[in-house]
Amino acid sequence: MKKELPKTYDPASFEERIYASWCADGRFTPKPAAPGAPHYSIVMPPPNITGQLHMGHALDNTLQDILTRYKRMSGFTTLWLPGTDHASIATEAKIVEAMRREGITKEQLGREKFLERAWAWREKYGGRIIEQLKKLGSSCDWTRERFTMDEGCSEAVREVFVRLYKKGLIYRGERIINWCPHCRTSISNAEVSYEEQDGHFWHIRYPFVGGGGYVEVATTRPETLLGDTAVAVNPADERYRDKIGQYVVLPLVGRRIPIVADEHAQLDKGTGCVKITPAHDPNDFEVGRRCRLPMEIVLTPEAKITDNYPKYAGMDRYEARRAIVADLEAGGYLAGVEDLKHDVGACYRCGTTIEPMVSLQWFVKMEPLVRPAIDAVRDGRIRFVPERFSKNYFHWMENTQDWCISRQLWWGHRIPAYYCDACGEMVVAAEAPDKCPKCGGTMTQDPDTLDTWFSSALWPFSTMGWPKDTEDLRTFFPTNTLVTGYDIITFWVSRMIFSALEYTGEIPFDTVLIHGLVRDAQGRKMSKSLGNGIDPLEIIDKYGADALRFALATGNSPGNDMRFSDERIEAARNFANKLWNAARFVMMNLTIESVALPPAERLAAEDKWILARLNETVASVRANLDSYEIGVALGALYDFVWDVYCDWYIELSKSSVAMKGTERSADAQNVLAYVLTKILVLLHPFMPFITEEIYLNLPGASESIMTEEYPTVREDLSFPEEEKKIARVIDAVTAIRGRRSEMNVPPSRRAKLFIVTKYPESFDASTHPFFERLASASAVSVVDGYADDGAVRIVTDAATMYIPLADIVDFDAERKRLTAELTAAEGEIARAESKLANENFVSRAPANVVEAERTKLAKYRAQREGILEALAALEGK
RNA sequence: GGGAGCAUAGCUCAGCUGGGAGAGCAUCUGCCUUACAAGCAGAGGGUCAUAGGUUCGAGUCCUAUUGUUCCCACCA
Repeated sequence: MKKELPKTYDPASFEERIYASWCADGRFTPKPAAPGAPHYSIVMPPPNITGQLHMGHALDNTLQDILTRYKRMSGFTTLWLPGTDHASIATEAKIVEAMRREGITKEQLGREKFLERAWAWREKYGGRIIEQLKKLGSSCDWTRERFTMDEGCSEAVREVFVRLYKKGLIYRGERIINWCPHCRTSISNAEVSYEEQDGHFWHIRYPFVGGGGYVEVATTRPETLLGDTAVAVNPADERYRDKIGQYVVLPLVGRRIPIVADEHAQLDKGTGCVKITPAHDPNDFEVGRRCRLPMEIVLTPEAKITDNYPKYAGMDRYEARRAIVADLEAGGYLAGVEDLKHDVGACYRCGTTIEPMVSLQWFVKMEPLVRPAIDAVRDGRIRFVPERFSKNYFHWMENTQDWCISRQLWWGHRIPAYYCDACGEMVVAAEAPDKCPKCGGTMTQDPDTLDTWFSSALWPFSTMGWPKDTEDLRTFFPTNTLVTGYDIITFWVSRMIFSALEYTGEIPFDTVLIHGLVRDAQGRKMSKSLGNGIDPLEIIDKYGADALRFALATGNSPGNDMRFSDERIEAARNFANKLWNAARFVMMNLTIESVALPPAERLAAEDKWILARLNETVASVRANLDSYEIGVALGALYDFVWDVYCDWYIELSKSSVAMKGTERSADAQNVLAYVLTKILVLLHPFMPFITEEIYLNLPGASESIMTEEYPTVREDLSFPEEEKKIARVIDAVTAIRGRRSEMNVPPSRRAKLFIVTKYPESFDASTHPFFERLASASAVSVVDGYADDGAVRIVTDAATMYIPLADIVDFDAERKRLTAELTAAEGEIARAESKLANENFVSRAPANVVEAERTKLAKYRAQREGILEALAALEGK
């Protein structure tokens, strides 16, 4: 039955095979839930179909897989639902770019043909990222994989649009929107990112009609002057009170425009006069409405000057800016130019500076949706981890404006609004009407599509079949945990929350686990332009998926960014290797056919010790996973595996294991294998492949580690006495090693060991092999006292030990060392004494803290006695 | 302009409800001790950014300051 693992850990040799077997056995598909059985669900933030797996996905999905596997092994009916996002603007931009290289434009191709290309693109690349996620070990239920533009999700989108429209929460209107001249579409406020740019502040004179001076205004965008339809002053501004209602002449254009009074103009800013361009500035738009000003559109969708201004027509906005500034200067209108740093909005997809423009678009009215969504977080039904991100959320929700949802793009969900070609009647309906209900004319669908995030907002329930009442919705919705980065809270998390509350009446998830960014080794954001991105697939090829997952999960706390470096991934790989070799050791010594824990009375002290330590680890791992401290949970496992199991238990067990054929040997083997199995199961959510591979080679394994139950604390395996005993032994061994190392005694030089102790039962004969094997002792005796002058004396809390190494003892060095130890001990005694002398401490600190301090004092006093004796023994040497 | 995070060993970071500072890497020393040199055993190294405060007790809580990163905001 004895199986052996290959000598070296080689993840490439088994990861793919194991993943295929999990899929073949349907292990990621939840079994139908037993009535009343607990369930757990996560929907995957859908990666874009244009995407390639990057470190952000790797982190996001590693965390989700850890939670999913943990819950699945803890007896929950568990669903992790995967899918992809059509990513309207990003995908369309890529296709347009590919076409540009072929010399074709969208318009030349036409909508139908373009969409054919887009679907072909999705066929070609949509599956790529899914395959990459599988390499990570993601235990998603692929039978439920969804796409934001598949039939079901599209139906949900139409349903929501029609419902909101009927409720008056979706409206169509002319507003100032952010226009991206490169993508040629409107974008929402959330899709604009502001960056500081060097610019200028131009001061321009607008002369009064009929002469008699001028008013001076200032602008960072002089080209918008063409669209000015007024100059505003504050109604309370004494300087201009008599000018209100008068007219000025718009330079270069010659148009007469009025001076109007509006609060928007501030008394203490500049001259107090503001040029008003209602068609190209959000504030001016509002002023225009209040003062009933006409709107003059100056720019085309390409951000070129319109034909209304022949002198500048066709010029790009920046070209026009230069020309206009030059003309203003030539005409004597320019009063001055200042340099200025200011924030300029840019399209978050392509980086092009956006242009505010008035436009007829569709909007979601946010105000009624926001309140319940804020309440859900405020009253704790939805919790952010870490909690501080709820502040971001509140702030954004409380200040959000209506959401512009129409896009002048072709790839996406087409807006379900239809206009009569004859009478212009509009119908909003999930199904296309065949004729106009008013005049019977033919209807044409709105050419625009919806913001990608409109469909993403429905993802937690559209993927489960909503608006139909499905089994999945009943079982798995609301979902439990949403795992995502902080960069996407406003785009996505907030919209899912108000959407779910509005359409389903439920929260979409109860916990939002926020993680940070994965940065490069220097702490820079990974980006294409910097070329500093680390490809997770290359890491998997070189180190294995388990090592990548470990590197991403360990030492990472919620909401914080992390750096990814060679050292980090190597440390992870080394840990996998350590586990691999520990398993090799256990297996090559195994003579038992199956693993069963011996009855407690047959267990040796070290067995009980490791079982008790295992219990502590189980408790810590579970508690930390339950509170989403994934990095801490994994840290506890790392320490247990490396420092406790490998460094101590395996070493302690060797003398027992070596007694081949005895009951003691078999018992020790059983404990070794039992604890190893628990380690594998505990580690499985973090490192699924290596744990499965080792597990399957253990005697008595089931067909997959995924069928094992996640360990729970076993109250029957608590052994405080043995824990203390082995802790004393470990303490003693460590002290001996330290002293020998300090004295440069090689391990090959063995020496007798004499132990004087108050705890003889802790140093009984069963522990003597430990000293022989681990502390280079040739023989061990527990004695009442020891008087050999030439021995090295080693003091621990529980014992004073003597090693006769007379020939190599340097008495001066020994005296020095003892004196230093004495000083340290006396310092500790003084510290503890003064603390205990403080009445406030004794009376106000908790009793156990005071008691602990007393114990320490006693310990250090005993230590001082030992040191003084040793020094006395050195007298005259 | 508003808000948030971070500042702990040479480097990268843990340190969860306040009770004598930890890990990995790096450095130094000694080991091929038959699971592992991707390893083993040791060692050095920290005024926990600064200044106040609360407390018997502060890396941990409060206030201010400095540095740094990020988010939000329509400021002509």
